[in-house]
Amino acid sequence: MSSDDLRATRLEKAHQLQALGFTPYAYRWDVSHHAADLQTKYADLPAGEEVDLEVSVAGRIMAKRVFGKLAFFTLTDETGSIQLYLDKKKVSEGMAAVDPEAFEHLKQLTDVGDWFGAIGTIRRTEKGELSVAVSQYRILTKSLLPLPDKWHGLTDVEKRYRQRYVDLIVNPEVRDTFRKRALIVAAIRRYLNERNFIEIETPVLQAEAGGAEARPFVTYHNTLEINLYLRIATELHLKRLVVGGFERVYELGRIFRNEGVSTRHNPEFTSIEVYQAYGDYQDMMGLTEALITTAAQEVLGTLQITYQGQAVDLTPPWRRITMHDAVQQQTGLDLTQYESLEEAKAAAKAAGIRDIDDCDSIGRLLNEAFEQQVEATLIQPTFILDYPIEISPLAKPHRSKPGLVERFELFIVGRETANGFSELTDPIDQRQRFEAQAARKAAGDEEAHGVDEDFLTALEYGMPPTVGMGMGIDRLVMLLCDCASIRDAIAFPLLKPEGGDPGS
RNA sequence: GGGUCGCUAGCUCAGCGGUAGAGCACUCGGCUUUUAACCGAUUGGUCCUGGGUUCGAAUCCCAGGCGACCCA
Repeated sequence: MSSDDLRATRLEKAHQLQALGFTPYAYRWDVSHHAADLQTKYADLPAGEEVDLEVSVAGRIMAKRVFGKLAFFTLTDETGSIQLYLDKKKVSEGMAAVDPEAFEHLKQLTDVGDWFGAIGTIRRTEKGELSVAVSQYRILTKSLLPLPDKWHGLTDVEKRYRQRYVDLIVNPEVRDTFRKRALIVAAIRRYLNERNFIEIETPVLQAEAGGAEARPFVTYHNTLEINLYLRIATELHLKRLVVGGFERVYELGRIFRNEGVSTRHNPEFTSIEVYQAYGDYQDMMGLTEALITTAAQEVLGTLQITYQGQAVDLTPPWRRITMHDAVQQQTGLDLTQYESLEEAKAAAKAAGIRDIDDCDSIGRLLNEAFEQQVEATLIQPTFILDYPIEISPLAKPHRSKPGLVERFELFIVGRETANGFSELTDPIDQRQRFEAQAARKAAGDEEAHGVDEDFLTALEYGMPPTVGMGMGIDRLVMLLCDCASIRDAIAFPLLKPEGGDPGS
């Protein structure tokens, strides 16, 4: 039967319900118990026994097994499933006053996918399935569209993302991921709030994007007649708040970067940035460790996790190693010993580092070597410390290592998971770094941004010594929920519209 | 941006130059202990789109769309 016919059949059933005096779109239902509660409460009820307690349940019909005068439905609510035991005699007696043909209508007018409410008593069937022996029922919402195959479910990835609601209906583990995501976010907020961090929301619409190297989305404000950018980071505004006197601030929210889509990138994603006055990057590594282990412990109940088949041990303290040492250990290349860029490049080439012709400093060369040779090997949680100043325009110079900054990045399963540094508080130095960026922007680098004069003004009023950290929430959720793709950690990932671009 | 693969019934898939198929779902009939219920019967298609080759295209070729994975 075609899709249209299937829908028409169900629509006709909805009309029949109306003709019988029942709305196919009910207003309410009193629920006394959820499926999981009942499964737990009556786990020890022996097969064939009944409990003299009336319960009321509601959920979506996920399976129908109908016999002549007996039917079994599988009812699923947010917590789990329970079987409905529908005996013609019991249903007919229970509903004699409202619908003498209630059992026939149950067989004829319900479909898999309908929302359904049932009142009855608890009994475990002779085959051992905990059930509600139903005396009264109501179709709460008639479903017009058929659900995917009950055995194979919905496997077409494109359809799963485009119609996430169907994915959620038929793939329970997807619901579990988003439930865990909510708990992870809540655990992080709770941990910070308990330590006197406060969350302050900063603008999404900005006249100048900044705080990261990324292409922004552009939008237009009609009455102001100006272009605005969607934020690519929360950094510069949160630091203004530190200037203003908030010693511990953070924001957990959506960031937008106008870049490609991949298993690790979605153009809108969720980040958290945390700023703590009077601390340095050593302090923030501890907080980063604490945030992730707290989330893991609270949501998963363990620090021993498995990501795509790899065992990962989150037990702190995590390994800490400088970028120079990490590169040297992996490749034998010691970039601290070279005076000239040319010598360093030759050594890097000899060590197998590719595509370095564009590197205009030893610092960028070091970063290239790290990304090519080291990053993917960092499976267990590892803090990489002391980054080149060239790639860290907002970080404070290292107190003892020239050319480096006091910065760390956290890597787990070969992926950057968090990034933090002692914040640059010297307004003169910050201006020079912005101007270097602005020069790159002028030269055509679309990921570089102009000088943020107002931020510099804020710094000139004085920012206390401060450490900051940013972390990608989606990637953390991927790690903790074992998602292969970021799209599995985002309820509604960005997809191209079907059938090409309607705007062209 | 490049490469590889995929797109056929509501869902999961087969068919790979000769009348478009199966299982599940749906519809009808039977059935009071099933849980992928079962038995019988029926129904269901823009084979992603557009061109081309051919007597004949779901199948071969070209272009495009969307997606997945890998690489940059």
